Amino acid sequence: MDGQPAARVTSHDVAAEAGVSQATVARVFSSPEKVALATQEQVREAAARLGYVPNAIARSLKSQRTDVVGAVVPARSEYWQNVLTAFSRRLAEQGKQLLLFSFVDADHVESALDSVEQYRLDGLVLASSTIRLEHLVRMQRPNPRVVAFNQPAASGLLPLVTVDNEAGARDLAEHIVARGARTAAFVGTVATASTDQIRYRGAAAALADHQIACPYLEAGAFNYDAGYKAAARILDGDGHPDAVMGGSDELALGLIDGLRTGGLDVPGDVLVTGFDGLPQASWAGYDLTTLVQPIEVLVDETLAILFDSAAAVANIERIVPGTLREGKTTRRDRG
Amino acid sequence: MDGQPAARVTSHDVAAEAGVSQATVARVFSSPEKVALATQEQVREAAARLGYVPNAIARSLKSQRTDVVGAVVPARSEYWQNVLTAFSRRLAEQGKQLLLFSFVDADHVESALDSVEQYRLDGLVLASSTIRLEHLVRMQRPNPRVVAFNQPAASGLLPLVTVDNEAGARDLAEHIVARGARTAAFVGTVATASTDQIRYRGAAAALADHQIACPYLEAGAFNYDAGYKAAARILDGDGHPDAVMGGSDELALGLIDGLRTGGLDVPGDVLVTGFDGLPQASWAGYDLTTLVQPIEVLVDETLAILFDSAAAVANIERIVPGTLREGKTTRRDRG
DNA sequence: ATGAAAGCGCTAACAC
DNA sequence: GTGTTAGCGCTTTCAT
Repeated sequence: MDGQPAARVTSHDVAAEAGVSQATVARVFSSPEKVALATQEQVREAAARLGYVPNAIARSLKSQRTDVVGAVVPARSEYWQNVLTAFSRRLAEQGKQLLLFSFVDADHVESALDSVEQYRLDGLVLASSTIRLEHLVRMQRPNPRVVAFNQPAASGLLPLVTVDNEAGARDLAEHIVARGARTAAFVGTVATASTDQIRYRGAAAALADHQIACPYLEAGAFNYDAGYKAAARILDGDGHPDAVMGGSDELALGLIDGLRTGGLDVPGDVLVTGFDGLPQASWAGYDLTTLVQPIEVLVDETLAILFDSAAAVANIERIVPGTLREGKTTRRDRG
Repeated sequence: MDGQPAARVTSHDVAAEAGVSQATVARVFSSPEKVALATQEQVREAAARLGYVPNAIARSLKSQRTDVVGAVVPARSEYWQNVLTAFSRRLAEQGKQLLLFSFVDADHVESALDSVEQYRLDGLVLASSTIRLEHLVRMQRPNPRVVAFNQPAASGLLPLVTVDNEAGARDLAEHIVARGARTAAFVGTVATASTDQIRYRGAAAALADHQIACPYLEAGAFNYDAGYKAAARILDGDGHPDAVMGGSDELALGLIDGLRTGGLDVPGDVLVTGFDGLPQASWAGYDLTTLVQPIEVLVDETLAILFDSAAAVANIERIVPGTLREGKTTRRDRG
C-alpha cells in the first residue's frame, strides 16, 4: 500500500543489482550447486543489500508444492494440542509448516474442509474422532494425501494412523482387575466418537472375561468439566463401582476431582484410569494410571505416509501400541 | 504425479466446459456480482461437474494477499496453546487461516522467522517472552504487520498487545496481604522473560508498600515440573513464606503439588497464587487464585491492529487489564 | 456483461 | 555456468 520499497524486492531487482539474469538469482536460492561460487557471492550480496527474500507463493505456484501441511483438529482439547505441537516440530525440522484449521463443533468442520482444498497443501492430517463419515469420504483422494489421525472410523476410507485403542483399554481393564476391582464403570466422552466406542469395547470385553459388567456412561463432552459432572452421576447411584475408567485423561481428571469432591477417596474408595498420557495426568495431584500414546511415533508414521512415495496410497493402517503407565489412582494397598 | 484428472482442474477447464471465457469463471468465484446470474449458474454447474476449486496460491500471487496469519509461539506451553486456539477460531470466522511456527528453544526462533518471511503472510503474531530483542528488531516492519503478543519487551519496537502484567501482579500481591500473608516469595519462570520481570516488579512493589520483602526465585522454565522442583527449594530453607506467588499458572500448579508433597498444606500453611487464568487453574484439585487474562479481548485487539488500516502503524500499545479470580489457594480461615 | 491480454514472481527446460 | 523463454492459475484493466 504505502510503497515500502524493501517489501517488494523480486529476483529481477536482485538480478539487475548483481548484473546477472533473473534465472541465476533464482538458482542461487533454489539450486545453488548449479551456480559458480563467485556468482553466488555477488548475487547473495546484492540480495542482502536489497533485503530480498524469495517468494514462497510464486515458488509454490510453479513447483506445485507448498511445503505446508494442514491439520484439522478440534479447538479445545489438551490431547490435540499436544499432537499439534508434535506435528509442528517435526514438520519444522523438514522445512515445512503447519496450517491450522481448528474447529469448535462438527458443523464447523465443513467450512474448514472447504478452505483446505484451496490451499493446495502438501498433505492433510484429519483429526478428531467426531468428524462425520461423510466428511471423511469427501476427503478421500490421493492428492493431496490425507491421513486420519487417531480416528478409527476412517478405517477403510482413509489411510489411518492410530494408537491401539482396543488393546490399550483391555490392558487398563486387566490392570484394575489385578488391582482388585470387582465392579466397574466406563465413562465415555461422546458415544458417537469412534475412539470412545473402541475403547469401551476393549474394556468391556476384558472385564467380561472376569465376569465383571461394565456399564457405559456418556459424559457428553471431552473435557474436564464433563468428567467432573459425570462423577456426580456416579455418586448419585446407590453404592459406587470399585473402579471407574475414563474415556480420556482430561475426562478422568475431572472424574477424580468430582469423586473426591463427593467425598470418595481415589484410589482408596474408587480406582480411576484414563487414556492418552497427557502431561497433566502425571501431575502429582493426580498421578493418573493411563494408557500413554506414543505421540512422536504416531506423528512420524503419519508424516511417513504423507511424504514417502513408497507408502502405497491404498488402505494403509498403522495401529501402534500404547504403554500402560501406572499411577497412584490405581495403587491401592489391600489386605 | 499420477495424473489425477480431478486434482488439477483450472478455471480454463471450467471455461471450456461452460462455454465462457476463463476470466468469467474467475469472476464467478471472486466477484460474482459482475456476472449475469444465468452465466453464473452455467459456470457453477460446470465447476461442480469438474470438481473445480479455485487455487489460493495463484490468487495470492496476483492479489498479494494470502489470507494467512502466522504465529510464532513456544511449543510446550499451556498458555500459548490457549492463545493459539483463540486466534485460530477468530481468524476462521474471517475466512483466514493460521500458519503455526512453534519453536522449542530460542535458537529455533531464528529459523522460524526465516520461513515466515517467505510466506508473504498477511500478518504475524510474535509471541513468547523469551524471543530475544535482536529478533524483534529484525521483524520491525510495517508490511506484513507484526504484532507482539504479551511480550512487554517489544514495547517501543513493535505494536504490542498485552495484559497488564504489572497491575495484575500488584492485585495478586494486595490480595495475599489481605489474606494475612506477612512474608512472601515470588517464583519466576525464567528471569530473562520480560513478563516475569514486570510481574515480579508489580508484586514486589505492592508488597513493599506493606513492608514485606519478596525474594525472587527462578524456576528456570515455564512448566509444571519447574514449579514442582522449585517447591523443594522453598521447603529446604528454614521456615517458609506465608505466601508463594507463581510467575504463571502452570508453574504455580507445580508449586502447589510440590509444596503438598513436601508436607505443607495449601492454603493452610502457604498461600499460592498464579498468573494467566488457565482452565487447569480452575480445576477442583487446585482452584488456584490467579490473574485471568482476557484472551479473547487480547486476540481481538491484536487482529484489529493487524487488519484495521485505521490503526496507525506506529507505537501502538494496548495494555488490557486482567481479572483477579480468587480460588481456594488463598482462602484461609484465620482466627 | 463478457472476452482478450498482461502480468504476479518464481521454476525448469532448453539453448549457448 | 548462465541466459532465454515459457508457463504455473489466477486477477484485473481495457476493450467491446
